[in-house]
Amino acid sequence: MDQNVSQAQEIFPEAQGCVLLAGPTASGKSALAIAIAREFDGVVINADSMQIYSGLRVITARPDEEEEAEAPHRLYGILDPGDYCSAARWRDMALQEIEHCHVRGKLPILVGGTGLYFEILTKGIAEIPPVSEAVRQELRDLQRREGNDVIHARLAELDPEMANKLNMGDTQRLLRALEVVEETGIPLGTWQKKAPDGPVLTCPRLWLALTPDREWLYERCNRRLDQMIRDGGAIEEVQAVLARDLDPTLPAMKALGVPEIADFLASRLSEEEMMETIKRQTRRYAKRQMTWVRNKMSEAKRSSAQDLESLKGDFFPFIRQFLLTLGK
RNA sequence: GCCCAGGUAGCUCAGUUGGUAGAGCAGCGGACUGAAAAUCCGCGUGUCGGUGGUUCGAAUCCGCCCCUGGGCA
Repeated sequence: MDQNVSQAQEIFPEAQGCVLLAGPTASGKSALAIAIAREFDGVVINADSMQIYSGLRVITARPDEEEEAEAPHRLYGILDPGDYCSAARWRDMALQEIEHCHVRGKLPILVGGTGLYFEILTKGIAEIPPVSEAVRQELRDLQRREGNDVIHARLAELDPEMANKLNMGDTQRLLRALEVVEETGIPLGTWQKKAPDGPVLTCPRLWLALTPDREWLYERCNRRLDQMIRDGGAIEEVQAVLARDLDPTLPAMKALGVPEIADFLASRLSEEEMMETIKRQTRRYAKRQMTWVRNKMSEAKRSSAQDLESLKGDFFPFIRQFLLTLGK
């Protein structure tokens, strides 16, 4: 891969850049990304942890066929819901797509709402040996049977520092910390203190972030869900995936709306309860995303514009300028 | 018009025999190092409908007024 990068730089001696577009769900990222791709000869690359899975197009608000036809799209719906992605796995795929773009002289536009993905792509992460599926599964089963106390107690023996640092309720991080010490014999904290040594984005980048007014955004989220359920076919789509009886702890099974629709189909929730719950979860998710943008993407150019034309007006000049500095 | 029952946080409501108020939900802030749409942490001052009174002290007792339900005419 590194070889390809240097090869690309030889063919195109001028610097190659990329656009990173972040923002909360339902803020209009996808439409803006397409507009950028059309104007600047770009390729839209998915940076969303859920839109990467196939079979859940509606509920994950993935661009539809019509939108995908307007510009090249990559990494959308490419993994089976029975599979699972990870930040590093996504990074590897994204870097490859970026490289492809550069070789062909296209502008890569990474768009999505998963802050961690952007973080690892741009800042890197310490390489940690992969944890075997057996260990992962065993610990996940243990957690389900015995709860966090047991996981925490076990972690306290092998990695007291991490055990002390993590909250008792933080299932996901407790499991991660434990699986790493068990697999490698080295505490997670030790790995993390190493300088990032994995592949990382090296080209010049332009950060763009959507920071819409919250009330407006919440209203949009609500309406979008109504639409997904009423005439988007979201229920049927989720039902089809549920029929495969996949492990409910898989990432795709935890996409916003999936657990709630499952509960509705099993008559554990009324339709109204389902709708209200999904809407609330979506609002909270959007809020977390805004926190991430606010506190971790300080270098991003921002816009709180509420329509595509205004967003273009706000961002296109920056993109032009950016491309100019790259010598294009 | 009369009789009840209510008017306390954005919403639903608690508030013991008077000591200037507290839960759930919503919401807000934050964290985030390989399943992140995940996972977790933190945050409750509001003219107690208004006004006058009793009292050292009123969300709490009394008077009047306003509003909302329900009932009777």
